[in-house]
Amino acid sequence: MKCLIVLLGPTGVGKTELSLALAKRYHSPVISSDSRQLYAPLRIGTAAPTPEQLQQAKHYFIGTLQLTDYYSAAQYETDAIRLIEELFTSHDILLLTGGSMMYIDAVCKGIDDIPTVDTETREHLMQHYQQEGLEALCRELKLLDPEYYQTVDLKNPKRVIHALEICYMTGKTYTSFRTQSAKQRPFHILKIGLTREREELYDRINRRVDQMIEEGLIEEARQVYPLRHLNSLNTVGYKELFKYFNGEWTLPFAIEKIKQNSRIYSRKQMTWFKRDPKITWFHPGQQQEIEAFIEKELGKKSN
RNA sequence: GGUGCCAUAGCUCAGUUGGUAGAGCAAAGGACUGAAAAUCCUUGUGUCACUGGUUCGAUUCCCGUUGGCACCA
Repeated sequence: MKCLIVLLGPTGVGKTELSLALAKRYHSPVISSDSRQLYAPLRIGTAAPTPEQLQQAKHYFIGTLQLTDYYSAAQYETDAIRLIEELFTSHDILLLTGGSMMYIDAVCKGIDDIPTVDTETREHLMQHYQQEGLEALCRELKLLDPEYYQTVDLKNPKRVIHALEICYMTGKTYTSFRTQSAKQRPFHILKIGLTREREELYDRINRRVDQMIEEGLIEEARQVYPLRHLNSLNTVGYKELFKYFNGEWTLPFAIEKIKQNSRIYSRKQMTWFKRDPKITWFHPGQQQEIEAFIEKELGKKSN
């Protein structure tokens, strides 16, 4: 039976290093599940694997996109599942690693089949939102999809806008596309979570940001500054430096903000992961325990 | 040394005509289905610097102490 090992955890916990060890042990490539390491120009600020690390194992979904490319969790689901099924023809065990919660869920549980919004509809709704405000959109949603109106976070513009986009484009309710059920995958999934004491994690995050600065993050950010309006650059480590470049913030303040936003992000990741009972948690130092656990589980599954 | 001002949440500060107090930021918790490192929601008890006095009652008024700032010597 085929098995996908999913190595997940908050930013800075130590996934990359352990993923290389596990990839070697199980003769698997590393399939990345990181929504920002996908972008080739964001190497330093996203703590993407170094060229040396990339040589130690075959990696997928690292640096494969340009900043202008449109991408989404649903697209990742399609790409990742296609790749995984292909790799399973020659492997029994595959390793997926990353911290983008939604991308991991896209592979493990799937995303409902909803049409991709075209640029015209998106621009139309954005204009609508800017001119008339969120409340007007909410009233409209109440008419077009009363069921979703009951459950959606009415204060979150992205959610309300997206539901309306689907209503406009398809003439059907957004609710009608939501099955709210997980897809069954034709392989086993073994979720391993990495975690650390919060103080230890925060300390690693802070030090890693200082290291990124030493490695040239400022120059990396400066090169992409002209494209700052792109969603791919609405990213911790870059958006703060952009405020330094345009004179809003001093450099030391921007660096503090990168640290702070990274810490907040790590907490958000933990909030998401905590509610998944299928994750078995380890400290990154427990490599032997992790391998023992994997082998025990693999044994169970082959019987 | 003298005079004046200040001392309230982790930080910056409001405020209480005397009835034990609240904003911003920080911090913490949560939501999450094609932008997800995104987007959004919730959460404020703190010897009101310390000692004594007046008062039914003091963080608030008064005396003193300590610390800070300013001005005068």
